[in-house]
Order: sequence, then C-alpha cells, then structure tokens
Amino acid sequence: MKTNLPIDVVKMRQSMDRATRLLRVLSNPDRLLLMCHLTSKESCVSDLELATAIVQPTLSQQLAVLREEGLVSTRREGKQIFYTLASDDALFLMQTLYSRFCG
Amino acid sequence: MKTNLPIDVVKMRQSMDRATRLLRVLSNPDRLLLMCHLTSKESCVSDLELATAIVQPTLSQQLAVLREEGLVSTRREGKQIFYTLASDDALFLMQTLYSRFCG
DNA sequence: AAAACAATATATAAAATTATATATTATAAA
DNA sequence: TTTATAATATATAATTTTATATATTGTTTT
Repeated sequence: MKTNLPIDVVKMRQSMDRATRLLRVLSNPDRLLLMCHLTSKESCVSDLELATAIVQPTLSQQLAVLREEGLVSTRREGKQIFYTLASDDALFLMQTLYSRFCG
Repeated sequence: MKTNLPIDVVKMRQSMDRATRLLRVLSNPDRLLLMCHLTSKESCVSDLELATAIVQPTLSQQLAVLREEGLVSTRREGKQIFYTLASDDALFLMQTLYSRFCG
C-alpha cells in the first residue's frame, strides 16, 4: 500500500524512532546509573551490584534490557562477565547528560 | 534504618532522577514529535493535531503529560489554547537530539 | 439563549514495565 | 565429583503507560 507521505516525514519518523528507543532505554534510573558506571570503566556484574546497590534480579533484568538494545556488550572471564559500553549514540547522550546534570 | 551507601551514590541518584524524568517524558514518539513542532513555533492544539496526525484524545493526554512535567506552558486566545516550550532542560536536550539524529 | 466549535476530561481495556521471590545454569575450586 | 560461586532465568504481582471510546467544559457566534 502506498503511503503518500513526503520523504521528510518518513525520515522524521525514522529519526524519531531511533531517538525514542535510546531515550526509553536510558529513562530508567537503574539503567542510567548502570550506564554511568560503564562510561568510566568496564565492570563485571558484582562490581556493578556493589557500586549501584541495585538488587540482583533487577540488575540482571536491566542488564538484559541494555544488552537487547545493543547499548552494552559482554565478555566472559572465568566466572565473571564483564560489561562495556557498545553504542556511540548512547555514549554521546550520556556525555551530554553528564555535562548538563552532573557538572 | 541506616543505608551505609557512600554519599556519591546518593547524589548520583538525585541527578539520575532529574535526568530520567526528562528522558522519560521525551521517550514517547507522540510526545517527542509534539516537542519537535513546538521547538520551531508556538502552536494551538488543532495545529498540532494536523501537523502530527495524532488522534485527539491521545493528543490531549500527551499534552497533559507535557504540562504536568513542566515542559510546556499554555495561553488561551479565544477558543484556542496555544502551547510553547517552557523547559530549558528540554530545549537543550531537543537541540542535542536534533543535531545527532536529524542532522 | 441556542448552536457550533475548540479543547479538555473521564473511563476503561490493553499493553508494557518494574519489583520481587525463587530457581537454574555455568564455571571453578575443594 | 561435590561444593561454592557468579551470573542468568523464570514467574508473577504491582504499577504505569498507552489506546480508544465517550462525555463534558468553556467560548464564540447567531
């Protein structure tokens, strides 16, 4: 089916979707806090648990969201799994937010 | 009950809450689209309805969210109510997002 | 005052998110 | 190989958000 929408509107929708997906992921305090810690250094789950005081099942749940949305990547080292930032868009937005809200 | 959390974590939580409130409001495609229109010009509800193709009850509902969160302010002119951007944090973030996702 | 219009409000169902308790998997050490 | 540890997974209740139909308020025009 033909939409008849001008290309600008289609492009705008695409930009909108890309932006709102990122905003949505970062709009949870637990997830944003986790991302903050990950901007300064790679961390394993127990590090993140200690640093953020997020209870374990929630931590796992929210790390899963970050993985599914491609904001972090993981590597295993023995028993531990290390998390790192994996999204340029996310890093950019984190830095922007930091300068505005934490400067 | 004592928390024993380092002060950094508490302060960080506060910044986190301020940032996530803003992110949450903008993380809905309808609301972000409305805010986009409002960055370029003040508009009444019927203008916004035409420009965004958002159905009326949803429009009202989401404009109410924007009002409640202080992102917009309104003035009445006869039958129409005009909306304008009212949050520096929001404007800042919109501009940041625009340059990243719509440039 | 009655009609028409712009906007908001209510009500509720559907969907998504979050909190929280419990269970399972995978690795390493004893 | 049994035990302990790090992490993930599942299950479900509570909460929040979104969609959608319908009703109401306030303003202007006649």
